Amino acid sequence: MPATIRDISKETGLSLATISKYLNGGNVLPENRVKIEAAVKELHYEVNEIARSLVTKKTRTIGVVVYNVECAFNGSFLHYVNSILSEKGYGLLICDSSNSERKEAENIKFLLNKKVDGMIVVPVSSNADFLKPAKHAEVPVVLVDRTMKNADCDCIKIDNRETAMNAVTLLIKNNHKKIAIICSAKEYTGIERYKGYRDALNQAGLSVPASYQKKGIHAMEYGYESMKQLLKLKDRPTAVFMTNYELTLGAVMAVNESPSFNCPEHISLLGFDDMILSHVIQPRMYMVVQPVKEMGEKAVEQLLKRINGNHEDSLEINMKSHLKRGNSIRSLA
Amino acid sequence: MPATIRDISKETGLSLATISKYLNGGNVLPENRVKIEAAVKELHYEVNEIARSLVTKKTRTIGVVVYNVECAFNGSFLHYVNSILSEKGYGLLICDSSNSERKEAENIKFLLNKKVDGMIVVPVSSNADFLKPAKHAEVPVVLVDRTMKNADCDCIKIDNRETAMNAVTLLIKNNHKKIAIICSAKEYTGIERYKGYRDALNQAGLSVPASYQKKGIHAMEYGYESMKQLLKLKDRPTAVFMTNYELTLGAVMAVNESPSFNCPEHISLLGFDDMILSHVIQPRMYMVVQPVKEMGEKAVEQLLKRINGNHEDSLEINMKSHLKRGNSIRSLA
DNA sequence: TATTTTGGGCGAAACGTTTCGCTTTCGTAC
DNA sequence: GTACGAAAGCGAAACGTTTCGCCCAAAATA
Repeated sequence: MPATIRDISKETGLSLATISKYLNGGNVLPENRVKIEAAVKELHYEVNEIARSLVTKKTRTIGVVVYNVECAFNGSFLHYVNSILSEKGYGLLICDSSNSERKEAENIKFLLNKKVDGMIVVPVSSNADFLKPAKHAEVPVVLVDRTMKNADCDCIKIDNRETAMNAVTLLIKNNHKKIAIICSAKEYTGIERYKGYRDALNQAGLSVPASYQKKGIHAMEYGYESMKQLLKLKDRPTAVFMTNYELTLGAVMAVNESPSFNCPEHISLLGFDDMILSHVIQPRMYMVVQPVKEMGEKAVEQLLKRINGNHEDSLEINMKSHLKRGNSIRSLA
Repeated sequence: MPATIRDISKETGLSLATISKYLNGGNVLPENRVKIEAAVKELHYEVNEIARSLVTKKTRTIGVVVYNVECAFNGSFLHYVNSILSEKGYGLLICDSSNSERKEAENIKFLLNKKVDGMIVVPVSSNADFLKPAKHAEVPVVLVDRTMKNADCDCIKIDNRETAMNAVTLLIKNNHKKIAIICSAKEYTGIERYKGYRDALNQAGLSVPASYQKKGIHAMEYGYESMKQLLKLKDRPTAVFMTNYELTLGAVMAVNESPSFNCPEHISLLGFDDMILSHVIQPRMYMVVQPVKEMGEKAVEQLLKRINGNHEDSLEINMKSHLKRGNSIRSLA
């Protein structure tokens, strides 16, 4: 039903090759150019991207796989990636792995089937096997936020261990000695951030009692429960470090629900990721802030380089994060 | 480089037609079936969806256009739509209109170019002209959350006017007489919800002073500023109704920042849309809750019907919303 | 045994582009 | 006036499927 290049050819008397050349930016005689444009307008011609893709083997579509769209980090990240790519005329095929390695592997295959030109993956798996099909099909992949041992592809992230260490050091500088952590221990970032916490305490010669270490899953509920437990301890921590956005929310919620404990009078809090929520919750949180927008930009930049044929060695790019001041940390003595 | 159906044909000695038939669920002789499966496995054959789409004119891809991915309603909605569609083997091409009518119209064209099988649109525009290209290309569209006069397509939404009216009536029942509203007046839902507010007050014989009516844009900042202004009024309202999630957040933030006013002692609050935030903010908000998940399911169901050839008259489906109890409303005397 | 039915198989065309390599045209320089 | 080169045009093949209509053999029926 829609007009094809063949209709334009009939209308103008020019060959397919000439029309195609012009439509792709080639030169034609001025009179022919006028003819083509007129025909295009009259017939409402639009190039059929499917047919084009079949021969060029490019779809101008990027696949994005995130471990969980509901997590705020991903939502924000998607927003930036989308705005950059749509400006460049790329479409975005978005897949949610729902924290499942199986689903993640399926997503990769699905996107390959859809013939995406490249993929940006915020992964679940800690083993790079699921990326093999992409490797095999020579579709470039950029990992974001998390990486893994045998991953042979670019990765854009922050130095999680160092960042966490700096964060906890802030608590130590405020004379806190009893510092707890609530983290996810199921994936890369959680584990790295935990290491940073441990490093900071070790370096300061502080002890790390097991009851202060809440290692669980990446979920608000876990943050909530863990904080409840910490508050119940006889020897309560004076400060708690939460290593992602959802854990932070859950923990704050638990504190707010406990009338006998206030932040920062009774307990100091240090959170992670500065999404909109932090503007409405009381107290205003002290937070580790990741440069989400810049990470998105960098990921796109790197991916487009690869798509355009750059085959240099894989890069691991560490972005700078910073601490955002708030009033959730009390300075002791 | 990847194997094609032609390779399978060579390997098995069967014709293209036979292979294709089998791959699409047709019957072949048992021996041939074995041959084909063996060849598929050996050559790692995967059907090329692009080539298939070119001839079938189906891409098994759905376009989703939202007015702003950053708004919580959309994020949540996308999550549900994605999970249903991915289960059915559909891909999701997501576009953000950034609250711009121009961008929205571009998005529609972009998706048509990508030959999506159908679209789900949470629109910006209040005029249906931007949908014409889709109509013309006979690509089905389902609107969500908002509709418009001349829109000749299915729409899944709540009855915004009635919902708002019920909500405000709750305040009235609690003996509030000075009730303010903070709403967006730029788009369909905001306007409808405003009407519901007005209806409820009129019906109760209460006055609606201009200074109590904050009609602005859909943004947290506007909610924040408006609430600040309301609190400054000499004749302060005793209750405020906010008509969407972002406005609610902003308003709560403003109240929380004002040490001389507490909720619900000094001011009662009634919000809209129950996203994760409401769990962490104090006080626990009384909220109008939209059935986001059900709306997503219904939208997909309706769209798939249309894609599969149902051409009945357009439907406008109103889903049921409900009030979620909280402690942000004080009962006066 | 002769005739019909059934069902699997096949060849070829079609989907709407791009692209390769060849031909034509035209202007310029000698 | 001839030769040459650049620029533009063109025909045809290719991309990897699906599908239409026909053929044929085997099974079922008479």
